[in-house]
Amino acid sequence: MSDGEPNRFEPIRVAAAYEMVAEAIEREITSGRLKPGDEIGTEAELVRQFGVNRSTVREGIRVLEQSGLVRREAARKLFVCTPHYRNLSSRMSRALVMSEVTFRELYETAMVLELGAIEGAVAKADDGDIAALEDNHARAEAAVDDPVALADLDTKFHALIARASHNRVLELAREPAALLFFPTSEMICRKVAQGGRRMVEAHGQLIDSIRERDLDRARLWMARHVTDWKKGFERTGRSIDEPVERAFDQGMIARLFR
Amino acid sequence: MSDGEPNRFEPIRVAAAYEMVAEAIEREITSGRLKPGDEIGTEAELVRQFGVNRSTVREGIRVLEQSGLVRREAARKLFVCTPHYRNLSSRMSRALVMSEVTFRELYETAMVLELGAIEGAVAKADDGDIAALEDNHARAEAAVDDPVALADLDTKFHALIARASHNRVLELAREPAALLFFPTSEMICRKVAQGGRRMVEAHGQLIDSIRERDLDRARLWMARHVTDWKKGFERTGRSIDEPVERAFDQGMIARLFR
DNA sequence: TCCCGTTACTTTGTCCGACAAACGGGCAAA
DNA sequence: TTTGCCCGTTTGTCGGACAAAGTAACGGGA
Repeated sequence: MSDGEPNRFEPIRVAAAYEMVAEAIEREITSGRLKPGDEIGTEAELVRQFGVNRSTVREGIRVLEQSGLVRREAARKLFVCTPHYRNLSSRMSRALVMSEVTFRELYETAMVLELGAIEGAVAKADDGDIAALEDNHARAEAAVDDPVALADLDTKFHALIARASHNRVLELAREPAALLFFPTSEMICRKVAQGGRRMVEAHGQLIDSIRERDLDRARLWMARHVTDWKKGFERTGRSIDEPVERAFDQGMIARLFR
Repeated sequence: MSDGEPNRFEPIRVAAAYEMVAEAIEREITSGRLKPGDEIGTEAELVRQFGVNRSTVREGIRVLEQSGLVRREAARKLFVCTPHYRNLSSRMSRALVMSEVTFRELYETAMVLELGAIEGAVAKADDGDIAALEDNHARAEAAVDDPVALADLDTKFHALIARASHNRVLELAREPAALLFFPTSEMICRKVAQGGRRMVEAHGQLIDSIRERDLDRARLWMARHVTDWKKGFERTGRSIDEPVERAFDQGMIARLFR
């Protein structure tokens, strides 16, 4: 069954009409001729311009809507919008789960990205960022014995750190992993005594480090914080080399979807 | 117009039928009841099961197809598949461009991620990974005066480094930024004499470091390599704080789409 | 003149029925 | 074994239709 001969020809790919509709509109957007906020016509308008059936236009629109380039506000006109990460991130997370990545992969990546984020935060955090972090920290101190609330606050804490780096690329890069990584804190806080206390302590140290622009201290505490996660995880009896399985994700992803 | 009173009710969200179709199938997949490779019925079959019109089913399918959960092979039956990153990554890149992120953001993030990747590669690269890197390096040496080919090889080199880390989460995290970052090497090689030579030299040093499992040397050269990009970029006369604009991306993204 | 409710029009979401093109598979001829 | 043909299935596209929900215009009352 092995084909000894190399393929001489590419498979011919005929584009469906609805794909061409989507691509045509997409080109207008990525080229800048249509800018976020601009209106695209109504479906009837597009039917007229493209000369295809409304069903065809609608399928094309679904594609664009799905990639976040186009939105429909309250059953009204279509307009261009800048796709925001969060939709894309959760899809990325799902792709990771389905690829059966392991907790170790998550852990290693989180270490790299969270260190990067804290570094940026130390360099660039402004008063507003610090205030938001302090607010989060205060709530976490109040919820130190509530694993569910604490895991949620931890997730948000790290998102705030990333936000404080004022680097949207970094913010985006860490999100798919973060979506899977931090929610597991709940499980850890539940099983490990003092887990919550250590977490809150680390958060406090990190905020102080940012306030004092002390990069070394910040890196130290972030590394410690992420390592704590790993130790805690191992103490729950699960192997760090097992895949993040669907069952786990099912609840998580569902919760993440609002 | 400020609403002093807190919202008593959530806005009621009526889900369209095609959305419910998509969500129903999606739930089956994320819950694991439908696994990659499994077949979903034909459109007619779904029409029967959901009791909606075929147009509605088709719109729902477009949504799933777009998120990469479902594929249609050569005008035949629908089946579940694990969404692979590359489609998602390019959409992420587009989101970044449209958010008008700056080259500085790209640079800082690339520094973090590429250092993470080389660290993983030093720890985990196997003979196959090293062979692939050497092959890439050999070609780069041959193309040292061809900016287009060199930029392409540089992009691939870093993807191979990430691959060698055997960490799919990290591989995914770096891709959206990498898609925008490395192609600019072309511009740099074109403008900066010796730019290509330094790049190829760095690649060689990195491969050696991996082979000898010398983490410090690897980090040193990667940092130098990425810093070189920044210096080269500044020497082209553009500001690193200007946004990655559409015009630039237009050609790039187009080239990335196959 | 300004406010507000009613009315008429527009647009979307869904449905129905239809047809050409492409595919898969079976079968016969070369 | 290869080639050509037939036939049922499935997708892509089409035209037309209608209810619901939005928008805009209109007209009456203060």
